[in-house]
Amino acid sequence: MAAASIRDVAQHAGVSVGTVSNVLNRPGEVSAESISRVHRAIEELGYIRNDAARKLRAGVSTTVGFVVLDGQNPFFGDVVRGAEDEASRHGIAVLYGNTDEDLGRQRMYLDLFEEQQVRGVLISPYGDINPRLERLRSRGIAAVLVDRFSGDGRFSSVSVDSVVGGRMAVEHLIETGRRRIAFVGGPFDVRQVTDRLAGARVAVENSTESVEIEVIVTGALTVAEGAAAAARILDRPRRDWPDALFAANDLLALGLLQGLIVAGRMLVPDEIAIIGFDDIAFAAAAAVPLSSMRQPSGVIGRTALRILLEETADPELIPRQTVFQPELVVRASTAPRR
Amino acid sequence: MAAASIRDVAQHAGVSVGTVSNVLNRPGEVSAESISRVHRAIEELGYIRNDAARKLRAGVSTTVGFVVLDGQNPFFGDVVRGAEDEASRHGIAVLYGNTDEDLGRQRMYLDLFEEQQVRGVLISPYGDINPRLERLRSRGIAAVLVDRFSGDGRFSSVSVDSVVGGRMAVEHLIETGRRRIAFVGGPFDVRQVTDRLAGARVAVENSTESVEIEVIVTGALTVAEGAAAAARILDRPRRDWPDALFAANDLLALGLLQGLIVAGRMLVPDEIAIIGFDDIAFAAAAAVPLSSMRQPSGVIGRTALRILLEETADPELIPRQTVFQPELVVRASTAPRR
DNA sequence: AATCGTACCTGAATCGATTCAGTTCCCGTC
DNA sequence: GACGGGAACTGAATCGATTCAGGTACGATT
Repeated sequence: MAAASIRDVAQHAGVSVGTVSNVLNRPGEVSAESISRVHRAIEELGYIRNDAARKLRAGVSTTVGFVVLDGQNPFFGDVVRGAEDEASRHGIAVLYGNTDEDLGRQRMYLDLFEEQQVRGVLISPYGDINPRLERLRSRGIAAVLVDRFSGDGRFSSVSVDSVVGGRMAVEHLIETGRRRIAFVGGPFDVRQVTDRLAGARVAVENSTESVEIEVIVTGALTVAEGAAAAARILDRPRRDWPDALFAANDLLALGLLQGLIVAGRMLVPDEIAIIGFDDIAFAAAAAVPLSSMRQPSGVIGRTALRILLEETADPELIPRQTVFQPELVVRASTAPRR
Repeated sequence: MAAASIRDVAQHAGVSVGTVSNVLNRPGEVSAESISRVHRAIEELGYIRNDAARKLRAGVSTTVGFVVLDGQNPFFGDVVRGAEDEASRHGIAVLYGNTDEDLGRQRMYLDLFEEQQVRGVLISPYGDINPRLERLRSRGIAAVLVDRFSGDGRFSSVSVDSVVGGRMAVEHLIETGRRRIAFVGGPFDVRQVTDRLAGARVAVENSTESVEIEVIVTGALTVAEGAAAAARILDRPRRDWPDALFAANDLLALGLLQGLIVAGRMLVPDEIAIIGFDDIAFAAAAAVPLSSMRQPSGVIGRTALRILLEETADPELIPRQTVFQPELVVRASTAPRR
């Protein structure tokens, strides 16, 4: 049984194909009689519109692409869910692509999405992506940057102020009595990492206390790298330990936490405080509930998708930068020393 | 600048459109000369194939849909990543849809995917989905069930043996000296929940010890529901507490763990042991590292996608059921009482 | 009664890649 | 040199939904 086409529906309903199309796309211009006949025919034949033909002729698309930096990270999972949730409201599907910070994969997905003529692209970018996005734009495909501020304002973006977040995190550590702070994060070509570090430095410089800050570099923002970094810290003579760690994200922070259980003894928070970034769902359920900088992940996804749809509706819109403020969530991992 | 079409490429390269198409799709039938001319033209014009036209005429699609039961759960995140990873190898994109155990959304996504004429559908189904999948099949869209055994063998499936997993989990609890076991899970229209409970019961019945098992029902498989269930347990008089909990998944288990910290005192594992299911990445990093039944999540996704592609290549293939065995991962949360 | 306007409908042209029947050209064979 | 066969190429027909110029019917207006 071949799938029913619009011609079959027209015949079945006793109208022309043009009328069927009008029922589907501008019901205002069709008589009530025709509408109901067509709907009945659609029902009876189990007709489903062929999106390829529709896209080909009308150029409209019911798909948006989302290129994600790190699918392993629940933070991005939450962002995707937010976007997908909003998309489903508009009958739009989300094409999902994970780059794992790999330029080749990023390029591949953008090609794929261009081939698909998606309505638009959400992207948490890696490296310099502007030329590629400009090209997409010249083909009528809008793009919104997610979790990354668009420095030159050429594209809309939805992000969280990582510099402020970094500052707030370290201010909190200082307020709770910490003086030897280590920032744990890397690689430094991820913008969020450098921003959070910059914020941390601001907090240290602004402080009236005498506070030291060092940087412990990791190869990735993962639990495993966090645990490895913890091992490196414990290798030092005790007097060289920092008394607080600010991790560039919660995955690192959880890894650090895991690594700071020494011979059954939990060093957190009495010896060493830890604060993470993102406030993923598992931060609260950690060995020692983890203080973190909360990002409104679902809202970020929804907002990005909404802006994308607005821009595709009106390509003349001026790009706008939406910046959310992170929120400090204090839990046990940064309790003051007893 | 309108996007270049195959006609522009043909003109630019001085060949016919048919030849360009052949270069792209069956380069074996074209002379080396033509191939290089066409490739140069493609390069110079920045030509990208119009997938809509391609799909319309040839019926081939470079997209598969993945309908996920619970996007919040990192387990599914890992499965999606596995599938996406395999898909990217074949130049295929994954359309992602989250149902949150909602029949309406499930239907919406299947409609959307049918409209898109995806190459095939991966689905972790909710409720009775067979009729809908049969219809997709009659339209040439294959489907593979993920994380759910296809009882009647009408579709291929990739799953983990939840009954065996449930049995192994509870056998482990019994072996480590537990006798009053509670299964925590729900709702019961999720197949995995009933299977895991069934396995648990088998373990109890087979045991030579005198073991009791009770069922604590939750409304969802989430951290919050786990914490709530823990609160209900602690409300009972102490002598009525179970001495071990088998949670239907790790999210519940993490919630239970969180809830079983009473006035700073950790009841796990000395008073109450906990074992979860899925072995998500955060199980190991929990307050008390969580024992769990590991599912090979990435492999499940990859395998499902590979089977889907094989089936779309040869629709006559007989559906096959791939069942992985879960693996017991013992951590601190089920250590024997001291 | 003629004219106009409005509401509704029709059906052919169109989008761009693929496909396939048909053409051209060249080489080998008898 | 006539013929067959294969390699390479051409270009029109095709997929199905949308669009739009044109057509019909009917009531209102003069």
